[in-house]
Amino acid sequence: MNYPVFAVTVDLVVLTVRGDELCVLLVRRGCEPHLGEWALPGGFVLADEDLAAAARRELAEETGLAGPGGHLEQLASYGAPERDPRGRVVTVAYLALLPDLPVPKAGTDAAEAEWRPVGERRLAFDHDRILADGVERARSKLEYTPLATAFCPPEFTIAALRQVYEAVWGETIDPRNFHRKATTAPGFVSPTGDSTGGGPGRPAKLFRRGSATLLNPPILRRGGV
Amino acid sequence: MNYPVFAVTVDLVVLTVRGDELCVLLVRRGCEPHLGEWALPGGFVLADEDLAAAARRELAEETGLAGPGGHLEQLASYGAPERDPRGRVVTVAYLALLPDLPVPKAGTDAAEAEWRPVGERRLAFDHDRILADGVERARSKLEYTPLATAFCPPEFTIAALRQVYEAVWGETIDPRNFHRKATTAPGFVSPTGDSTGGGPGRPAKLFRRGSATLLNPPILRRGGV
DNA sequence: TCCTTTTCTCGTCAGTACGACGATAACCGG
DNA sequence: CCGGTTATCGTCGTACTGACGAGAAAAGGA
Repeated sequence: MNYPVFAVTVDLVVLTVRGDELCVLLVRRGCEPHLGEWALPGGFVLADEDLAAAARRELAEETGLAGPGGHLEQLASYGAPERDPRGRVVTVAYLALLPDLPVPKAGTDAAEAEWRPVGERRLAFDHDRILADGVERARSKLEYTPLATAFCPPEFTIAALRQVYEAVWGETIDPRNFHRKATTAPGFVSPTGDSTGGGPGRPAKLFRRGSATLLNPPILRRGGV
Repeated sequence: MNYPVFAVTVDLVVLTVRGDELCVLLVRRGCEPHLGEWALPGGFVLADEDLAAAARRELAEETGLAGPGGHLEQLASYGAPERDPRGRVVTVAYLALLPDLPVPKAGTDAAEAEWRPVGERRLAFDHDRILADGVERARSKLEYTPLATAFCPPEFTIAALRQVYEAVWGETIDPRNFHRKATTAPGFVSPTGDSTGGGPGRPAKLFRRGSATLLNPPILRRGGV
């Protein structure tokens, strides 16, 4: 049987929340094509490597391991004939959600790697589209899953969790209603017993992620879309 | 730059509702590997073809066109190194939802093509997993989108729409509550003015799909998962 | 010490949506 | 005309929601 040959890559949409902004990990390309332009991190799938394994490997290379609290899932595949001038390249995009790490180390092959607010830069290839799809997936998943905790360190306050929602959705949320919903949704968060201190205001109780995989009732954003 | 070469295929999870059962379009393989076994329809992506175009082409070849009311979306990609004995093959799975068509014509290269209730047969390759992912996607999408209308002909009754939900979810729904929710959700369905007749019981009003792309409020199944 | 500011946490209240189910409407075949 | 069947409308108690008031617990300054 005769069939066309392809190269297969994985590209990563790595998201985190820094302060009140949703940020994505970008690299400046160190080789052709699109040399010097900003793009999503990624690379070719090796000869004997599973797709998910390739994604985990690239994530480790770019960020120095997806520490505890991270999340990685397949996003979608993109294979338009003209998307890469080198030939037929199909890319399988993965979505990673991470807590705010110190700062990404410069990857092996990428000249620079930086957190950038989503939408700030135009990207090479079709990476703008891939990024948009990843952001939309993240926004949607926050409604129906406890995945917002993937953006938080192992112990966090309800206010920190709320700031994740506000950054990802780009809208403000009433702290009192959010506190009620987050603490009453079964399995979303569980209290550690400890509290924060040091800053102004009443100390906040600390929580860990719960055991639920689905949020019931969900936490819905205003617009619906 | 040196990189491994892959073959890329598209596989289709084509679902429909026949009577009270959710059915999937299966083909009996006419060539090696897995000759004679049942599998999802699919084929290689051509040299100058987009992924979505390949999926539409395969769908047209197997079913004779996705008529009005159909829906096609990318599902996920599967690329385990050992999933195809012929070598590295990455498949991009697509999910299609169609109204109950007469009967699929035997495809060009597939020996037979048949509607089979979901879960009735074991499939070749990793197609059991792909089918399970597609069914779960369909079940989930029925909650938050008006996609159930994709299983219906252009004009349908509320009862027919309810039978779609019951078949896909495998649970019974109260006809009175469903009628209220389906007719009050903005943009889900719009009345044509006509009615059915002929059978026993009170004639049912006919509806067309509405313009909404998202269902608000959603129509939730019991279990949540 | 006392007061103000800040932030977290708990309550209240009306509006909305839900599931369970009763009641009525409109057709069929006898 | 009458029972069987299916579609459609209405009712009721419960649960969840958003808007917002109020108290609790810290830091910091006078």
